[in-house]
Amino acid sequence: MSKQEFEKIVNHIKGSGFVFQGSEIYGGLANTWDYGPLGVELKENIKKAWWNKFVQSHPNNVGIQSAILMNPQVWQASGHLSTFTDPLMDCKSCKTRHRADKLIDEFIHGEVHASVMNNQQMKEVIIEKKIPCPNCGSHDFTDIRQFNLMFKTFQGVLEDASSTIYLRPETAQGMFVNFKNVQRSMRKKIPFGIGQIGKSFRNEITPGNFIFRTREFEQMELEFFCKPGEDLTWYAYWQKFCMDWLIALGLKPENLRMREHDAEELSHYSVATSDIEYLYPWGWDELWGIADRTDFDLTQHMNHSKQNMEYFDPNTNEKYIPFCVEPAVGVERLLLAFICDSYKEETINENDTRLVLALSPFLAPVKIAILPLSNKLSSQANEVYQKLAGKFVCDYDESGSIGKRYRRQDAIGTPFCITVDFDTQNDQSVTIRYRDTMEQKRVLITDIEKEISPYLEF
RNA sequence: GCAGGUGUAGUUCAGUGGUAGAACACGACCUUGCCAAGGUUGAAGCGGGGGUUCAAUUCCCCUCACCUGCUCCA
Repeated sequence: MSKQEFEKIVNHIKGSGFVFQGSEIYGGLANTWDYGPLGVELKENIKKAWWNKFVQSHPNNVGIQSAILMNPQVWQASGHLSTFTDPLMDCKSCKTRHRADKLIDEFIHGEVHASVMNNQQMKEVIIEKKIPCPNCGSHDFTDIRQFNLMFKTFQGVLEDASSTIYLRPETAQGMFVNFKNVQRSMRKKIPFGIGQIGKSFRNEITPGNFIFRTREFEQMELEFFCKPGEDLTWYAYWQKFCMDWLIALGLKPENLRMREHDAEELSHYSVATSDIEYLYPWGWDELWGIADRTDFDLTQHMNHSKQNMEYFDPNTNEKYIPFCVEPAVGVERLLLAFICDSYKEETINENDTRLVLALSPFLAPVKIAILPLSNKLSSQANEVYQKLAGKFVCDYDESGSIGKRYRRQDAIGTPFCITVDFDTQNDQSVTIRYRDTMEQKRVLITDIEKEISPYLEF
């Protein structure tokens, strides 16, 4: 897909009520996006589909919703405080970026330790000892900036160090800290999983690619706990499970691939990670991360909290800390994949094209558009609308020619258009027009629900 | 955060140191009766702030946002 085509898609979804620039009337706020009437429906449908498949209908799994704000010790234990906070400075001469603490430790070898210094002290040492840029040898650094991937804020009225808390950078820790609560209260036996949908926040250096990478984003994460040694079996299970689900929801298999991480790309908590990648307009990029997090998180929390995180296996009388396999996907980038995958411009004839979002009917933000064939039929069409609006997300449109109204609905992915015509009064029937085939079918008003429901099942 | 680029109606583009134009889209009315018809008409814009100037959308500075890289990740 070309850059121009991607711009067309972005324009289309900005212009048609899916996504707006955040805080737009104030000139925007970098990289924030608001979801409009259609966008929020699509997003909710994606989340419903995930929850249905990964939590509701999966025999091993249950769901939770944990707080975004957590005790800071959680991030101490998880490693996010130490690995997500770096003192960074740039070399003004060659534009490379360096970690001040690494520079000092590598240059001075044990004489002093950067780990006990603050930024000011580190800067002084770098100047005093004339530590050069490892890349170009010059001595022209910017000030040290604490680069923290976690958003920091304060709880309570006092803004001091003791009230500092963080917005969670992943939802996963909510599952780990509640592992015992969930296991006990739901009497779950290993293997079982805990799923959660919720917002996470990362102060990314470089967000971008429209809604693909943002600092505020929504995750759908499953932490699946299993017996040590069985983790790689479940790892493979979830890889396939996720991939199958994407294809069932309509993503084209040729636009999806599985990529295993190399040893050096692995996160601090993982021994095996793979990405399901999607062929975005700018190239293959990560959609879904599936990680074997081992017993790292539960062990860390056990050590930091002094709470026992062991599981007693009643079948074998063994005690162990479960291993965890985590499939984690971002809602917004999944939404973007669905839109890119379903966007098409069809040629009807020489001078006529139609823009279609061929979304799975389950995902489509609007299910049914009610269109009176003539504006003399408004009241009858409104009756039909009232009957259906409580059951399905419906749109009502009587402006413009019937052909134009069909095209408007095609462009936002509405799978069914219902026209009320001059025979409706007599035969109590309407015409259903299908988005994908443009075929039409006459059905009784009382049969509409029966007719379209099979398409909306997931 | 750094480097480079871009900012004119909703969108795509014109244009000028002297009151801003088109097409498509949108609203209303008329017409029309199943796939972007037509007519009349209407609303709508120089990203924001400052400077130079009698006068700035145009020239200069700052800022904000977007795009492309570096980095990172769902």
